[in-house]
Amino acid sequence: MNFTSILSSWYQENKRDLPWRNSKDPYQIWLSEILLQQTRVDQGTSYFHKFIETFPTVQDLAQASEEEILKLWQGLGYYSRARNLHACAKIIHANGNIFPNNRIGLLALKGVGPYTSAAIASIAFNEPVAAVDGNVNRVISRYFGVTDAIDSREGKAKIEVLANEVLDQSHPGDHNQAMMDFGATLCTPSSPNCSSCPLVQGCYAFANEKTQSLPYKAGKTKVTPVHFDYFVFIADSKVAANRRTGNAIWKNMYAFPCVETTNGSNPKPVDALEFLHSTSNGQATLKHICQLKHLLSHRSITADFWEVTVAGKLEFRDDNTQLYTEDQFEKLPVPRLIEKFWHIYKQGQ
DNA sequence: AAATCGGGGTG
DNA sequence: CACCCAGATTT
Repeated sequence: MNFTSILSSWYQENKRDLPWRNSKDPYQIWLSEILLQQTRVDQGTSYFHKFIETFPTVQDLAQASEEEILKLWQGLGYYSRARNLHACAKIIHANGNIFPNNRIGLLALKGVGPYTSAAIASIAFNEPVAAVDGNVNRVISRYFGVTDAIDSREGKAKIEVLANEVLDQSHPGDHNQAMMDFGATLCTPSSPNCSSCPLVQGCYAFANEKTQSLPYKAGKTKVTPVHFDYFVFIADSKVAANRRTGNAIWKNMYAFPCVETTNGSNPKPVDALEFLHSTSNGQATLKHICQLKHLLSHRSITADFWEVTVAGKLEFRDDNTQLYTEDQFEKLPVPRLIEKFWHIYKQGQ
């Protein structure tokens, strides 16, 4: 029994029952792969159900608005995936709702990179190519003893070669999914279940007591502290919000007018008036509502929320900013931080 | 090669 | 607290 056949046997007994495995529809496979990028299966599964129910076909997705898609994606993070998903759906729809049926064609799609193209090609179209995700990095580096950093050019190249060497050429889709299930449930990051591992005899990391140090990763993401002061303009039971433009975080999601600094701006009423036309000036009053901390992988956000009341009509300098009723506001796609604030704010009313 | 882009689970 | 998760894209 070699690596490939042992893994295959293990998979037959231990495969996870996942909803996208009930279909060979390239649309469902593609959707599941985009949803699950850098996302645990447990976290992404409910979103898969929501998307399939709301958008049963790629045409339904193509004909939706980006805002509707972002709203459904709300809370999952990495929102460029949702924007790329929509852009991609429109292209596929224009192409007669036909997906590229090979890795190279898939690789040209927005949001589809080395891993995702290999995954879709193998699962939906039976193309014999290894899909290398975080699980595969771990399984391969431990079993074969790849000590190069998995985030280095050399390390990636070695893993890819080995992953393709053990690939089940006749069942590439099942093999790739077996590798991922194996990494996710048995060969886990910490405390792998080596005592019941069917591949333990040939495993370099087990023999050399290196399961804790493999895979090796060189780079560490540094976390930058930032401070957001949000101005919550309230008038006639309406609240002002704007769509975040530019290429910064939460692009095309909605939030309140905001001042982003490194240490906090200790805002004064005049700072809130900066968001308004001079014609709508008057007295502004600020009331501190709450402070929330929000952790991202590369940012540590401290956010202060200030309720702003202004004498006179609210006319915003940026025509991207407008007043919404509470019902309207709650239909907008917003980042988790804003969602959390809104929940607290509503309870305080 | 390094930085950016989210959010949540885990030890 | 650090590290990871069915990574991709930009700088």
